[in-house]
Amino acid sequence: MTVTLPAVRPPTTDTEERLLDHALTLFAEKGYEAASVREIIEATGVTRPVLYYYCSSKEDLFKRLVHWKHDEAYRELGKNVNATKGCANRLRAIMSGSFAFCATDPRVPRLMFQTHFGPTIPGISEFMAEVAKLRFMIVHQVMQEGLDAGELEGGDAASLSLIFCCIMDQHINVLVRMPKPKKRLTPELADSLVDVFLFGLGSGKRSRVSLPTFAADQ
Amino acid sequence: MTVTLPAVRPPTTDTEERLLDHALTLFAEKGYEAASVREIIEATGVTRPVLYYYCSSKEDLFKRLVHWKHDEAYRELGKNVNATKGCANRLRAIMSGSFAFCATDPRVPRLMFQTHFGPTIPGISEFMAEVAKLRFMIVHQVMQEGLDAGELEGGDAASLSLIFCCIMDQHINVLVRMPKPKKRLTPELADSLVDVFLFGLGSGKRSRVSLPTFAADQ
DNA sequence: TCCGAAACCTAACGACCGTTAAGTAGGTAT
DNA sequence: ATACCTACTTAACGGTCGTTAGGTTTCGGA
Repeated sequence: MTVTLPAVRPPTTDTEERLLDHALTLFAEKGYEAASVREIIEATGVTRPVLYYYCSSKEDLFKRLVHWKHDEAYRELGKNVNATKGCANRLRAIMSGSFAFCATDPRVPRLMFQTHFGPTIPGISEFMAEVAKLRFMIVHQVMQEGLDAGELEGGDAASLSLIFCCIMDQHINVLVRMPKPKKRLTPELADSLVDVFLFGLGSGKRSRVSLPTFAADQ
Repeated sequence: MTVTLPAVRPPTTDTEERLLDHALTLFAEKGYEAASVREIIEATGVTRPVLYYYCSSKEDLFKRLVHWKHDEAYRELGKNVNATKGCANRLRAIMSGSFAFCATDPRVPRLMFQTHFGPTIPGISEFMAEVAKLRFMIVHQVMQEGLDAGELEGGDAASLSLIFCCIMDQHINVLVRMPKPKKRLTPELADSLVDVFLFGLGSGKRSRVSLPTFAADQ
């Protein structure tokens, strides 16, 4: 599995990095629309044209920020997956790796998920969907390998990936909004959730699952 | 299982109902913040003070709208649950009932989920959390019955409910944003997803799942 | 026939938004 | 010395937002 991603110019000046960091804080707290340029530059302690000196617009500021933080997460995810063998172990690596990453700086998942799952924002939502697709494709590839190896059954790779991402992302999204997210996004929970994905929570005799085919269009 | 909910004054005038309906369309399309009062009254074909004649504010308009549509869904959900016996069947009733309701008017889940999962909006988010909790409690009660009856195992009712709602809500949230949601939110998919919840997607020998205890606070 | 409430209207209000024109201090290469 | 670039400043611009003051029409009941 190879991971390639266009590199984005990282912040050069100290001012620029502080600007991005405070933007992250405020975007994560109030969302893209509600966090105003004025608040961001005020928190940073600079004047408005400084922001426009480093970024061409509010949208550009946001995209650079997301790209920057996403690259970190994405590369780490690829590394974790490549370091393990077997579908179940790789799923565990994805889930617990994501949990760990999100626990270190909860602002990042707060920003990512609430922007992705929230109302459509022209220019931003398409960008978020593109970014999210990269992560989805990693899961998709692991699922396909699991199906090919006979470790998984019951549906196509797309359906399985969607279910897995529903459980993973929504747990992050919910738990990261609660107090002390670091105490909640534990490796133990991650592993248990993968177990649920694999084995379910019913106590009765196991019956065969058969998901309808996932139709990409129409 | 009893279902009680404070009744909300339904729209009286034809103008008021059209106002709420166009508000639903625009809120679902662009979100609470981005949908302006001007757009809503323009789509309805009235002037601005008419809106303030029926609602005390934009926030009041939104809450009345949500309360109105939620009551419909909530009552139908309770009815579906009461009409079935056994945990697995009740979960199927919840999932396929919710799918059916969302398929009839995709604007409703679009509005509900994107507002609930999106950025925090003062005055609105607390209200959405409260509304969502009502629905969660129905699932929670069914899970507790399933655990008590020995139909479920592997965790407490809260953890199980969260997993179930992650799968259900996020599937609705994702599929309802795609074209032709009515073709996607089928009873077949609903039943299959409950099967996944119960039995998992792994092909190997089943192992025992044990989720960490869900801590409500701290 | 008169009255008052319900259901609307026109026309503005002040606040905040993202953005930028125009100017300046300070270091550096020529 | 001077030309130049980077990193900033002050001070506005036009636009959209939610909201409302104040007036008009319509119409059923007394």
